[in-house]
Amino acid sequence: MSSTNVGRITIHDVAAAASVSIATASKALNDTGRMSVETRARIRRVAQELGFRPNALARSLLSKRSFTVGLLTNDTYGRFTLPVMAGISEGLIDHGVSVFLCAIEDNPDLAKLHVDAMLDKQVDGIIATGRRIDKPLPVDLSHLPIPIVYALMTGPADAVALVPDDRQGARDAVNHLFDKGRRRLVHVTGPASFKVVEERTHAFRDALATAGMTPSEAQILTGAWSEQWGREAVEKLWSQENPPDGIFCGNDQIARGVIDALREKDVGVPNDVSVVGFDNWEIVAEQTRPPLTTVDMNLKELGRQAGRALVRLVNGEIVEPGVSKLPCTLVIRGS
Amino acid sequence: MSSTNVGRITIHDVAAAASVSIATASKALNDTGRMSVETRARIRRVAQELGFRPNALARSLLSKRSFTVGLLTNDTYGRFTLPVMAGISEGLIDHGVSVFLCAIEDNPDLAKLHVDAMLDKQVDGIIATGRRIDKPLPVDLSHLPIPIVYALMTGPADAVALVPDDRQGARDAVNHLFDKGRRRLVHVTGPASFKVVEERTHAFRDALATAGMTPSEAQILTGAWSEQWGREAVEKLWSQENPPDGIFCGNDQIARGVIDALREKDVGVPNDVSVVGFDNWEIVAEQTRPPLTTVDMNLKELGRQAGRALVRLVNGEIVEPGVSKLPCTLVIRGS
DNA sequence: GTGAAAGCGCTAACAC
DNA sequence: GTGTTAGCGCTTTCAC
Repeated sequence: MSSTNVGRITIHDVAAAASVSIATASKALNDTGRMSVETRARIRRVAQELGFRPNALARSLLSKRSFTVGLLTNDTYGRFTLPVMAGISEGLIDHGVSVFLCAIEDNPDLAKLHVDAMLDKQVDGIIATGRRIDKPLPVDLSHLPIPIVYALMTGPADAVALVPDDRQGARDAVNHLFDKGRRRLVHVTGPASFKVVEERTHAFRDALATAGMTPSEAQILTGAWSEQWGREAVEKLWSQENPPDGIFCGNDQIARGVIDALREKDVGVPNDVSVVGFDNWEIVAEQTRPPLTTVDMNLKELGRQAGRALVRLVNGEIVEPGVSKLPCTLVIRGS
Repeated sequence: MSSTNVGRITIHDVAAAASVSIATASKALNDTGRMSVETRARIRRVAQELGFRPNALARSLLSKRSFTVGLLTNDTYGRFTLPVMAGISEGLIDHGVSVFLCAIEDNPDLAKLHVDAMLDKQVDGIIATGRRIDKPLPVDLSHLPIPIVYALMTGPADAVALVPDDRQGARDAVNHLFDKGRRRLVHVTGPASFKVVEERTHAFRDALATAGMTPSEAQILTGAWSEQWGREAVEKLWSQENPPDGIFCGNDQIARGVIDALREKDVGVPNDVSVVGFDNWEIVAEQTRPPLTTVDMNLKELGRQAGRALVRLVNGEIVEPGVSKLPCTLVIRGS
């Protein structure tokens, strides 16, 4: 008979109501031990009627498993990480695992505060994610006593990390332009300092070479991740002779700028020029005129897999360390 | 001497290392009880050296406080809720409170799963938030044994809810147009079924009436929350005689469509027509040409306050029930 | 088959 | 001043 506990039904209440000991009640509810089928059924029925729900804290204290993981992110804007987060949450709740959200900006102190709070709360593992694949979080997670998975981000060499396969995505984009009969291709992308820019650019060159062309540096324009840069790039390209007939953009915002600028120049998309973006950021890609053909990184699925990988690590199963690249999908719209 | 526990330092280890009982160790670390200053200092030093961190689960089991709250959201896209979430997380970590992220889509079963998981994990309270202020989550939270706060959403009449002050925001927007000397105003907004549309429209009418004008229904155009609708609305307005010189849009996407359409018509913004949006969704508002003047709902602050309100409720303090409206801010850019 | 007892890591009466 | 004891809600030997 729980004396101090106001309201909440405990296993004591169930045991009392079923006139058995708490040990028996526990066994009945967990399908362990041996007892008559009737007793088991009766205890379960009583528990059900009372609306008994076991206290996960007490359980965790004993089992050393909290069925809780932490999600560290420095992406307040959430454009990339939100789908990842949703995927993680979805993929884990089925395993009874809950996710602590830790928004740490780029503040090392805040990060430490969150990590300590999570460790105190005995999380089983941590997923690290962030705005940029090539920029680490402002906190070192490599010596923690629990497993870590990096999602949309790479960690130390021997860590488990999941990222989109940028090269494959970019290759698909370029091949799509080839399929459309485009031969004079350019790549308009973001700042060269970004890892993803390097990857996508590499794949662009590669695809051209594979098609028997000799890619020139003039075909690669780096700038900001903005619509404005997309518009400027078009100005530049159309002020030269022999403008391109296919443009592969480093993200959807650049692509939007490109498409807007082309329309203002009365260059037809997709009649005269085909444009492909990257990110499949629906709010942008569906609102361009025409709607944008672009590469989807399948971030929700990435999140789901990150969650699953973490659960496997927590269970002591072996997960191949290193960076796993998850396939991207080309979403074909009207551009 | 923790025998089964691998690695983690417990209070037993600290007590042993300091040659005191665990009770004394506990008191020293929590600054309770009486003991010599030296003993206290010594125990603390030992704990520090050992890197002792108390197990929050064990603590919660006893104190009935988990310093954990749940955050329920049906907004996977996160445009509105992500800043709210970040604010909540920020506002709570200072109190040592962690946040469980529960992405429930619009799925009642998933919602129930999450709510049950949170209750099992003994969350101290729940914050409910979502895509739409006037659409409840697919789960009833009103009979839970823990406090609930609704953020960016209204719950039952006697619940604590925080929402932006849409009317004040809209009023500020209209008054800004008046200040710019605009007198022929229209309001282009989203579907009439949305509560926010009703509120903003109401404020629009009100502000006109206050300025001595008689608002007509022709000045209010409802449609979709899209750029395309913004463009269509301009077509409509400019096909009639006497087009407006000031347009207050129900959100930033509509405003973007309006501005694009006006530019394509060679109508100058802000020279001939002033445009004001709503949301201050930076990715849209900063990329329009010219950059968009718009209403910011201060969602991060709303999240922070929601977190604080929940903590007060958990502490048993009185929080005035009902819907609190938090002020919006007009962000003046170039339109 | 069922139950008594010990213990997860910690705090709080109450002794001494 | 410090330690002993009980107990938060639960699981798990090990007796009976």
